[in-house]
Amino acid sequence: MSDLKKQLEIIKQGIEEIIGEDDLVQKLKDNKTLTIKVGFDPTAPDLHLGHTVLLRKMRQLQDLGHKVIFLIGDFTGKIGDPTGKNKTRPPLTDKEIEENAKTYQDQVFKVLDKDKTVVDFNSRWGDKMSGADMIKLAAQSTVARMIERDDFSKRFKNNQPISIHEFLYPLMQGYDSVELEADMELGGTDQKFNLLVGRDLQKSAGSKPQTIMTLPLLEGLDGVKKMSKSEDNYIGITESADQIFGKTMSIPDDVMFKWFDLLSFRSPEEIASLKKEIDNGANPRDAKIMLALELAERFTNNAEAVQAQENFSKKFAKNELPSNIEEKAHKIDQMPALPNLLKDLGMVSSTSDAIRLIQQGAVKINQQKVEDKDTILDLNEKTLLQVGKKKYLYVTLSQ
RNA sequence: GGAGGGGUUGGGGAGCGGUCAAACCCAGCAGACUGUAAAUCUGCCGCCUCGUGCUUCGAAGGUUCGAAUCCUUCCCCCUCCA
Repeated sequence: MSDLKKQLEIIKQGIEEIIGEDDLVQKLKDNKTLTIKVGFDPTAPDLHLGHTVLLRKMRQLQDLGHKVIFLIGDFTGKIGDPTGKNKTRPPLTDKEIEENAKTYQDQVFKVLDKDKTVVDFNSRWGDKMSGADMIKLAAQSTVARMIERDDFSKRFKNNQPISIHEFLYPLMQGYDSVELEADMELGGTDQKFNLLVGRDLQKSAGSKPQTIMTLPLLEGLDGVKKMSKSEDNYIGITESADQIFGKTMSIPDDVMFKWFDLLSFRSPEEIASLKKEIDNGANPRDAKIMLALELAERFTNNAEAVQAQENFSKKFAKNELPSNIEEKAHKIDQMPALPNLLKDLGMVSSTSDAIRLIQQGAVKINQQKVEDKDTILDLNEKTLLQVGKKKYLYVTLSQ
Protein backbone atom coordinates (compact mmCIF):
# COMPACT_ATOMS: atom_id res chain seq x y z
CA MET A 1 0.00 0.00 0.00
CA SER A 2 2.71 2.48 0.88
CA ASP A 3 4.19 1.44 -2.43
CA LEU A 4 1.05 2.73 -4.11
CA LYS A 5 1.30 5.95 -2.19
CA LYS A 6 4.86 6.43 -3.28
CA GLN A 7 4.01 5.76 -6.87
CA LEU A 8 1.20 8.27 -6.79
CA GLU A 9 3.48 10.82 -5.23
CA ILE A 10 5.94 10.48 -8.09
CA ILE A 11 3.21 10.52 -10.68
CA LYS A 12 1.72 13.69 -9.27
CA GLN A 13 5.01 15.46 -8.67
CA GLY A 14 4.96 18.89 -10.22
CA ILE A 15 1.69 18.49 -12.10
CA GLU A 16 -0.89 21.21 -12.50
CA GLU A 17 -4.06 19.19 -12.46
CA ILE A 18 -5.25 15.61 -12.54
CA ILE A 19 -8.70 14.53 -13.66
CA GLY A 20 -9.90 10.99 -13.17
CA GLU A 21 -7.61 10.26 -10.27
CA ASP A 22 -9.94 7.63 -8.81
CA ASP A 23 -9.75 5.53 -11.94
CA LEU A 24 -6.01 5.86 -11.91
CA VAL A 25 -5.74 4.72 -8.30
CA GLN A 26 -7.95 1.73 -9.02
CA LYS A 27 -5.82 0.68 -11.96
CA LEU A 28 -2.66 1.04 -9.94
CA LYS A 29 -4.20 -1.04 -7.18
CA ASP A 30 -4.99 -3.71 -9.76
CA ASN A 31 -1.35 -3.63 -10.79
CA LYS A 32 -2.28 -2.72 -14.30
CA THR A 33 0.41 -1.53 -16.68
CA LEU A 34 -0.90 1.81 -17.80
CA THR A 35 -0.88 2.87 -21.41
CA ILE A 36 0.11 6.49 -21.47
CA LYS A 37 -0.24 8.59 -24.54
CA VAL A 38 1.43 11.88 -25.23
CA GLY A 39 1.00 13.67 -28.50
CA PHE A 40 3.63 15.78 -30.18
CA ASP A 41 3.28 18.22 -32.95
CA PRO A 42 5.51 17.36 -35.89
CA THR A 43 6.56 20.96 -36.42
CA ALA A 44 9.23 22.39 -34.12
CA PRO A 45 11.79 19.70 -33.44
CA ASP A 46 14.27 21.95 -31.69
CA LEU A 47 13.57 21.22 -28.08
CA HIS A 48 14.36 23.26 -25.00
CA LEU A 49 14.02 22.52 -21.31
CA GLY A 50 10.41 23.65 -21.30
CA HIS A 51 9.51 20.75 -23.53
CA THR A 52 11.29 18.32 -21.30
CA VAL A 53 8.86 18.89 -18.45
CA LEU A 54 6.50 16.60 -20.28
CA LEU A 55 9.28 14.23 -21.22
CA ARG A 56 10.46 13.92 -17.66
CA LYS A 57 6.97 13.02 -16.54
CA MET A 58 6.86 10.38 -19.26
CA ARG A 59 10.19 9.02 -18.12
CA GLN A 60 9.05 8.84 -14.53
CA LEU A 61 6.07 6.80 -15.66
CA GLN A 62 8.31 4.56 -17.70
CA ASP A 63 10.53 4.01 -14.70
CA LEU A 64 7.45 2.96 -12.79
CA GLY A 65 6.91 0.29 -15.40
CA HIS A 66 4.18 1.80 -17.51
CA LYS A 67 3.90 1.85 -21.27
CA VAL A 68 4.50 5.22 -22.82
CA ILE A 69 3.43 6.02 -26.36
CA PHE A 70 5.19 8.88 -28.04
CA LEU A 71 2.59 9.84 -30.58
CA ILE A 72 3.64 12.03 -33.44
CA GLY A 73 0.67 13.97 -34.65
CA ASP A 74 1.42 13.89 -38.31
CA PHE A 75 -2.24 13.55 -39.20
CA THR A 76 -3.49 16.22 -36.83
CA GLY A 77 -0.55 18.31 -37.94
CA LYS A 78 -2.33 18.66 -41.20
CA ILE A 79 -5.15 20.37 -39.37
CA GLY A 80 -3.02 22.64 -37.22
CA ASP A 81 -3.83 23.21 -33.58
CA PRO A 82 -5.37 26.64 -33.28
CA THR A 83 -4.21 27.00 -29.67
CA GLY A 84 -3.57 30.62 -28.93
CA LYS A 85 -2.83 31.40 -32.50
CA ASN A 86 -4.84 32.86 -35.26
CA LYS A 87 -2.41 32.22 -38.02
CA THR A 88 -2.93 29.32 -40.29
CA ARG A 89 0.01 27.04 -40.29
CA PRO A 90 1.43 26.05 -43.59
CA PRO A 91 0.89 22.34 -44.15
CA LEU A 92 4.00 20.23 -43.83
CA THR A 93 5.11 17.90 -46.52
CA ASP A 94 5.49 14.22 -45.77
CA LYS A 95 9.21 14.58 -46.10
CA GLU A 96 9.41 17.43 -43.63
CA ILE A 97 7.34 15.48 -41.17
CA GLU A 98 9.61 12.50 -41.53
CA GLU A 99 12.71 14.59 -40.94
CA ASN A 100 11.19 16.37 -37.98
CA ALA A 101 10.15 13.09 -36.48
CA LYS A 102 13.69 11.85 -36.72
CA THR A 103 15.20 14.96 -35.13
CA TYR A 104 12.57 14.69 -32.44
CA GLN A 105 13.59 11.19 -31.58
CA ASP A 106 17.28 12.05 -31.51
CA GLN A 107 16.58 14.67 -28.89
CA VAL A 108 13.79 13.05 -26.98
CA PHE A 109 15.75 10.00 -25.96
CA LYS A 110 18.04 12.10 -23.86
CA VAL A 111 15.17 11.93 -21.42
CA LEU A 112 13.03 8.98 -22.40
CA ASP A 113 14.07 5.38 -22.18
CA LYS A 114 14.46 4.39 -25.79
CA ASP A 115 13.80 0.71 -25.24
CA LYS A 116 10.58 1.35 -23.41
CA THR A 117 9.17 3.97 -25.71
CA VAL A 118 6.63 3.18 -28.37
CA VAL A 119 6.71 5.68 -31.18
CA ASP A 120 3.53 5.90 -33.18
CA PHE A 121 1.97 8.18 -35.78
CA ASN A 122 -1.68 9.12 -35.82
CA SER A 123 -1.72 9.05 -39.59
CA ARG A 124 -1.68 5.29 -39.13
CA TRP A 125 -5.43 5.37 -38.47
CA GLY A 126 -6.16 8.94 -39.54
CA ASP A 127 -5.28 8.34 -43.16
CA LYS A 128 -7.63 5.39 -43.28
CA MET A 129 -10.67 7.27 -42.06
CA SER A 130 -13.29 7.82 -44.68
CA GLY A 131 -15.53 10.84 -45.03
CA ALA A 132 -18.26 8.87 -43.35
CA ASP A 133 -15.94 8.06 -40.45
CA MET A 134 -15.13 11.70 -39.99
CA ILE A 135 -18.80 12.63 -39.97
CA LYS A 136 -19.48 9.96 -37.41
CA LEU A 137 -16.69 11.35 -35.29
CA ALA A 138 -17.91 14.91 -35.70
CA ALA A 139 -21.40 13.84 -34.66
CA GLN A 140 -20.07 12.96 -31.22
CA SER A 141 -19.62 16.52 -30.18
CA THR A 142 -21.55 19.73 -30.43
CA VAL A 143 -20.83 23.28 -31.36
CA ALA A 144 -21.78 24.40 -27.88
CA ARG A 145 -19.18 22.05 -26.45
CA MET A 146 -16.50 23.30 -28.81
CA ILE A 147 -17.28 26.90 -28.04
CA GLU A 148 -16.54 26.16 -24.40
CA ARG A 149 -12.93 26.05 -25.32
CA ASP A 150 -11.34 29.27 -24.27
CA ASP A 151 -9.62 29.97 -27.51
CA PHE A 152 -12.70 29.32 -29.62
CA SER A 153 -15.02 31.31 -27.41
CA LYS A 154 -12.69 34.28 -27.47
CA ARG A 155 -12.44 34.23 -31.19
CA PHE A 156 -16.18 33.76 -31.50
CA LYS A 157 -16.86 36.75 -29.27
CA ASN A 158 -14.34 38.87 -31.11
CA ASN A 159 -15.80 37.94 -34.44
CA GLN A 160 -12.59 36.33 -35.52
CA PRO A 161 -12.89 33.46 -37.91
CA ILE A 162 -13.00 29.88 -36.74
CA SER A 163 -12.72 27.39 -39.53
CA ILE A 164 -14.94 24.35 -39.25
CA HIS A 165 -11.97 22.07 -39.67
CA GLU A 166 -10.40 23.46 -36.52
CA PHE A 167 -13.08 21.69 -34.54
CA LEU A 168 -11.70 18.47 -35.90
CA TYR A 169 -8.40 18.91 -34.12
CA PRO A 170 -9.63 18.20 -30.60
CA LEU A 171 -11.87 15.46 -31.96
CA MET A 172 -9.06 13.76 -33.78
CA GLN A 173 -6.71 14.11 -30.84
CA GLY A 174 -9.39 12.61 -28.64
CA TYR A 175 -9.95 9.83 -31.10
CA ASP A 176 -6.28 8.92 -30.84
CA SER A 177 -6.96 7.98 -27.25
CA VAL A 178 -9.80 5.69 -28.32
CA GLU A 179 -7.59 4.06 -30.91
CA LEU A 180 -4.71 3.53 -28.51
CA GLU A 181 -6.90 2.59 -25.56
CA ALA A 182 -5.04 5.10 -23.48
CA ASP A 183 -5.33 4.96 -19.72
CA MET A 184 -3.78 8.33 -19.37
CA GLU A 185 -2.86 11.33 -21.45
CA LEU A 186 -0.48 14.10 -20.55
CA GLY A 187 -0.28 17.61 -21.90
CA GLY A 188 0.39 21.23 -21.10
CA THR A 189 -2.30 23.24 -19.36
CA ASP A 190 -3.30 24.68 -22.71
CA GLN A 191 -4.19 21.16 -23.80
CA LYS A 192 -6.81 20.58 -21.15
CA PHE A 193 -9.76 20.92 -23.45
CA ASN A 194 -8.35 18.54 -26.00
CA LEU A 195 -7.50 16.03 -23.31
CA LEU A 196 -11.03 16.17 -21.98
CA VAL A 197 -12.46 15.47 -25.41
CA GLY A 198 -10.49 12.24 -25.35
CA ARG A 199 -12.38 11.23 -22.21
CA ASP A 200 -15.72 11.99 -23.82
CA LEU A 201 -14.97 10.01 -26.92
CA GLN A 202 -13.71 7.06 -24.94
CA LYS A 203 -16.86 7.06 -22.85
CA SER A 204 -19.08 7.02 -25.90
CA ALA A 205 -16.93 4.28 -27.40
CA GLY A 206 -17.73 2.25 -24.31
CA SER A 207 -14.29 2.23 -22.73
CA LYS A 208 -13.02 3.70 -19.50
CA PRO A 209 -12.13 7.34 -19.85
CA GLN A 210 -8.46 8.18 -19.62
CA THR A 211 -7.01 9.97 -16.66
CA ILE A 212 -5.61 13.26 -17.71
CA MET A 213 -2.80 15.21 -16.18
CA THR A 214 -1.80 18.69 -17.18
CA LEU A 215 1.67 20.02 -16.54
CA PRO A 216 2.54 23.64 -15.89
CA LEU A 217 4.67 25.74 -18.16
CA LEU A 218 8.26 26.12 -17.12
CA GLU A 219 9.49 29.61 -16.38
CA GLY A 220 12.47 30.70 -18.40
CA LEU A 221 15.84 31.97 -17.23
CA ASP A 222 14.32 35.29 -16.21
CA GLY A 223 12.05 33.44 -13.81
CA VAL A 224 8.99 35.32 -15.01
CA LYS A 225 8.00 34.53 -18.54
CA LYS A 226 7.51 31.03 -19.78
CA MET A 227 10.51 29.52 -21.41
CA SER A 228 10.51 30.12 -25.12
CA LYS A 229 12.79 30.66 -28.03
CA SER A 230 11.27 33.99 -28.90
CA GLU A 231 12.00 35.34 -25.42
CA ASP A 232 15.51 34.00 -25.59
CA ASN A 233 15.23 32.78 -22.03
CA TYR A 234 15.65 29.12 -22.77
CA ILE A 235 18.13 26.31 -22.45
CA GLY A 236 18.24 24.18 -25.55
CA ILE A 237 18.78 20.52 -24.91
CA THR A 238 21.54 20.37 -27.49
CA GLU A 239 23.56 23.09 -25.76
CA SER A 240 26.95 22.46 -24.21
CA ALA A 241 27.40 21.39 -20.60
CA ASP A 242 28.96 24.77 -19.82
CA GLN A 243 25.98 26.59 -21.14
CA ILE A 244 23.44 24.39 -19.45
CA PHE A 245 25.26 24.60 -16.16
CA GLY A 246 25.86 28.34 -16.34
CA LYS A 247 22.39 29.22 -17.47
CA THR A 248 20.84 27.10 -14.76
CA MET A 249 22.97 28.87 -12.16
CA SER A 250 21.61 32.17 -13.35
CA ILE A 251 17.95 31.49 -12.66
CA PRO A 252 16.43 33.42 -9.78
CA ASP A 253 16.22 31.53 -6.49
CA ASP A 254 12.45 31.89 -6.52
CA VAL A 255 12.01 29.56 -9.43
CA MET A 256 14.69 27.09 -8.45
CA PHE A 257 12.31 24.74 -6.71
CA LYS A 258 9.80 24.97 -9.48
CA TRP A 259 12.55 23.75 -11.74
CA PHE A 260 13.29 20.97 -9.30
CA ASP A 261 9.65 19.95 -9.23
CA LEU A 262 9.28 20.01 -12.98
CA LEU A 263 12.65 18.79 -14.19
CA SER A 264 14.52 16.80 -11.59
CA PHE A 265 14.43 13.07 -11.17
CA ARG A 266 15.08 13.45 -7.47
CA SER A 267 12.30 12.13 -5.32
CA PRO A 268 9.76 14.51 -3.84
CA GLU A 269 11.13 13.78 -0.35
CA GLU A 270 14.64 14.59 -1.39
CA ILE A 271 13.56 17.87 -2.86
CA ALA A 272 11.52 18.69 0.21
CA SER A 273 14.52 18.10 2.44
CA LEU A 274 16.71 20.32 0.29
CA LYS A 275 14.16 23.03 0.66
CA LYS A 276 14.11 22.56 4.38
CA GLU A 277 17.88 22.89 4.60
CA ILE A 278 17.72 26.21 2.83
CA ASP A 279 14.96 27.41 5.09
CA ASN A 280 17.30 26.55 7.92
CA GLY A 281 20.03 28.71 6.49
CA ALA A 282 21.89 26.60 3.92
CA ASN A 283 23.16 28.47 0.88
CA PRO A 284 20.64 28.18 -1.96
CA ARG A 285 23.56 28.22 -4.34
CA ASP A 286 24.50 24.70 -3.36
CA ALA A 287 21.09 23.33 -4.20
CA LYS A 288 21.23 25.16 -7.48
CA ILE A 289 24.56 23.53 -8.25
CA MET A 290 22.94 20.13 -7.76
CA LEU A 291 20.21 21.06 -10.19
CA ALA A 292 22.65 22.48 -12.71
CA LEU A 293 24.76 19.35 -12.52
CA GLU A 294 21.80 17.07 -12.98
CA LEU A 295 20.61 18.94 -16.03
CA ALA A 296 24.04 19.30 -17.60
CA GLU A 297 24.64 15.60 -17.14
CA ARG A 298 21.29 14.62 -18.57
CA PHE A 299 21.88 16.38 -21.85
CA THR A 300 25.59 15.72 -22.17
CA ASN A 301 27.38 13.28 -19.91
CA ASN A 302 28.82 13.01 -16.46
CA ALA A 303 32.38 14.02 -17.33
CA GLU A 304 31.30 17.11 -19.22
CA ALA A 305 28.93 18.12 -16.47
CA VAL A 306 31.65 17.88 -13.84
CA GLN A 307 33.98 19.84 -16.08
CA ALA A 308 31.28 22.47 -16.55
CA GLN A 309 30.99 22.88 -12.82
CA GLU A 310 34.72 23.30 -12.54
CA ASN A 311 34.80 25.87 -15.29
CA PHE A 312 32.01 27.66 -13.60
CA SER A 313 33.66 27.90 -10.23
CA LYS A 314 36.96 28.86 -11.85
CA LYS A 315 35.37 31.60 -13.78
CA PHE A 316 33.18 33.09 -11.14
CA ALA A 317 34.02 31.92 -7.68
CA LYS A 318 37.79 32.01 -8.07
CA ASN A 319 37.77 34.67 -10.70
CA GLU A 320 39.97 32.68 -13.00
CA LEU A 321 39.58 32.42 -16.72
CA PRO A 322 37.31 29.74 -18.13
CA SER A 323 39.11 26.88 -19.77
CA ASN A 324 37.39 26.91 -23.09
CA ILE A 325 37.88 30.37 -24.53
CA GLU A 326 37.42 30.51 -28.24
CA GLU A 327 40.45 31.34 -30.33
CA LYS A 328 40.37 33.25 -33.54
CA ALA A 329 42.88 34.26 -36.15
CA HIS A 330 41.92 37.58 -37.65
CA LYS A 331 43.35 38.93 -40.85
CA ILE A 332 43.59 42.67 -41.20
CA ASP A 333 44.79 45.08 -43.84
CA GLN A 334 45.84 47.70 -41.39
CA MET A 335 45.63 47.94 -37.66
CA PRO A 336 42.04 48.78 -36.74
CA ALA A 337 41.06 50.93 -33.80
CA LEU A 338 39.88 48.87 -30.86
CA PRO A 339 36.17 49.68 -31.24
CA ASN A 340 36.24 48.59 -34.86
CA LEU A 341 38.11 45.45 -34.04
CA LEU A 342 35.61 44.50 -31.36
CA LYS A 343 32.82 45.07 -33.81
CA ASP A 344 34.48 43.03 -36.54
CA LEU A 345 34.98 40.19 -34.10
CA GLY A 346 31.32 40.29 -33.18
CA MET A 347 31.93 41.08 -29.54
CA VAL A 348 29.88 44.26 -29.64
CA SER A 349 27.02 45.38 -31.84
CA SER A 350 28.52 48.65 -33.07
CA THR A 351 31.56 50.83 -32.63
CA SER A 352 29.44 53.26 -30.66
CA ASP A 353 28.56 50.44 -28.34
CA ALA A 354 32.24 49.56 -28.02
CA ILE A 355 33.18 53.10 -27.11
CA ARG A 356 30.49 53.20 -24.47
CA LEU A 357 31.64 49.94 -22.99
CA ILE A 358 35.24 51.09 -22.90
CA GLN A 359 34.18 54.24 -21.10
CA GLN A 360 32.36 52.09 -18.59
CA GLY A 361 35.43 50.01 -17.95
CA ALA A 362 33.93 46.83 -19.35
CA VAL A 363 36.65 46.03 -21.86
CA LYS A 364 39.87 44.26 -20.96
CA ILE A 365 42.95 43.30 -22.95
CA ASN A 366 45.02 40.53 -21.39
CA GLN A 367 43.02 41.09 -18.21
CA GLN A 368 44.02 44.75 -18.08
CA LYS A 369 41.20 47.26 -18.11
CA VAL A 370 41.31 49.41 -21.23
CA GLU A 371 41.30 53.12 -20.42
CA ASP A 372 41.78 54.54 -23.87
CA LYS A 373 39.64 53.74 -26.88
CA ASP A 374 42.60 54.30 -29.17
CA THR A 375 44.49 51.39 -27.67
CA ILE A 376 46.04 49.18 -30.31
CA LEU A 377 46.85 45.48 -30.17
CA ASP A 378 50.16 43.83 -30.98
CA LEU A 379 50.43 42.09 -34.28
CA ASN A 380 50.93 38.33 -34.47
CA GLU A 381 50.43 37.85 -30.80
CA LYS A 382 47.72 35.87 -29.09
CA THR A 383 45.74 38.45 -27.18
CA LEU A 384 42.89 37.92 -24.74
CA LEU A 385 39.93 40.21 -25.23
CA GLN A 386 37.15 40.55 -22.70
CA VAL A 387 33.91 42.45 -22.95
CA GLY A 388 31.86 42.46 -19.80
CA LYS A 389 31.87 39.39 -17.64
CA LYS A 390 30.68 36.90 -20.17
CA LYS A 391 32.48 37.48 -23.43
CA TYR A 392 36.00 36.16 -23.88
CA LEU A 393 38.06 35.71 -27.01
CA TYR A 394 41.65 35.02 -27.92
CA VAL A 395 42.63 36.76 -31.13
CA THR A 396 45.77 36.68 -33.14
CA LEU A 397 45.98 39.51 -35.61
CA SER A 398 47.93 39.03 -38.79
CA GLN A 399 48.28 40.88 -42.02
C1' G B 1 -19.67 51.04 -48.60
C1' G B 2 -20.19 55.19 -44.54
C1' A B 3 -18.15 57.82 -39.86
C1' G B 4 -14.15 58.51 -36.69
C1' G B 5 -9.11 57.45 -34.35
C1' G B 6 -4.12 56.33 -35.12
C1' G B 7 1.13 54.93 -37.16
C1' U B 8 7.46 58.21 -32.76
C1' U B 9 14.15 55.14 -31.52
C1' G B 10 13.24 46.66 -28.91
C1' G B 11 8.03 47.13 -26.35
C1' G B 12 4.70 50.73 -24.04
C1' G B 13 4.09 55.91 -24.49
C1' A B 14 5.09 61.72 -24.36
C1' G B 15 6.13 65.48 -27.85
C1' C B 16 2.43 68.68 -31.93
C1' G B 17 7.20 74.64 -35.86
C1' G B 18 13.18 75.94 -33.18
C1' U B 19 15.96 74.71 -26.65
C1' C B 20 14.66 66.98 -30.18
C1' A B 21 18.86 61.72 -31.18
C1' A B 22 13.48 63.11 -29.11
C1' A B 23 10.40 63.09 -21.77
C1' C B 24 8.93 58.90 -18.90
C1' C B 25 8.22 53.48 -17.96
C1' C B 26 9.64 48.44 -19.21
C1' A B 27 13.11 45.36 -21.38
C1' G B 28 18.43 45.23 -22.40
C1' C B 29 23.80 46.34 -21.47
C1' A B 30 27.94 47.82 -18.24
C1' G B 31 30.07 49.08 -13.33
C1' A B 32 29.67 48.45 -7.72
C1' C B 33 27.87 44.81 -4.21
C1' U B 34 27.22 39.28 -4.57
C1' G B 35 26.26 33.23 -5.18
C1' U B 36 27.07 34.85 -13.36
C1' A B 37 20.74 34.80 -8.08
C1' A B 38 17.45 38.44 -6.22
C1' A B 39 17.30 43.31 -4.31
C1' U B 40 19.84 47.94 -4.41
C1' C B 41 22.93 51.99 -6.23
C1' U B 42 25.47 54.30 -10.62
C1' G B 43 26.08 54.92 -15.75
C1' C B 44 24.65 53.64 -20.67
C1' C B 45 20.94 52.40 -24.08
C1' G B 46 20.63 55.34 -33.37
C1' C B 47 25.32 55.20 -36.43
C1' C B 48 30.34 56.60 -37.61
C1' U B 49 36.01 58.77 -39.30
C1' C B 50 33.59 60.43 -32.00
C1' G B 51 33.03 66.03 -34.40
C1' U B 52 29.52 72.41 -32.17
C1' G B 53 29.75 64.84 -37.57
C1' C B 54 25.82 61.83 -39.94
C1' U B 55 20.98 59.41 -40.54
C1' U B 56 16.03 58.79 -37.83
C1' C B 57 9.75 59.93 -35.76
C1' G B 58 4.70 54.73 -41.67
C1' A B 59 6.33 56.34 -47.30
C1' A B 60 7.05 60.09 -50.96
C1' G B 61 6.69 65.05 -52.14
C1' G B 62 5.80 70.31 -50.50
C1' U B 63 5.61 75.00 -47.21
C1' U B 64 9.49 77.27 -44.03
C1' C B 65 15.70 80.33 -42.34
C1' G B 66 14.12 75.81 -39.56
C1' A B 67 9.41 70.05 -39.46
C1' A B 68 8.45 64.24 -35.49
C1' U B 69 5.43 68.67 -35.27
C1' C B 70 1.95 72.41 -40.90
C1' C B 71 0.05 70.96 -46.22
C1' U B 72 -0.64 67.11 -50.33
C1' U B 73 -0.72 62.19 -52.05
C1' C B 74 0.06 57.14 -50.91
C1' C B 75 0.55 52.71 -47.62
C1' C B 76 -0.86 50.26 -43.12
C1' C B 77 -3.62 49.52 -38.42
C1' C B 78 -7.84 50.13 -35.04
C1' U B 79 -13.03 51.44 -33.44
C1' C B 80 -18.17 52.28 -34.59
C1' C B 81 -22.20 51.91 -38.34
C1' A B 82 -23.95 49.02 -42.89
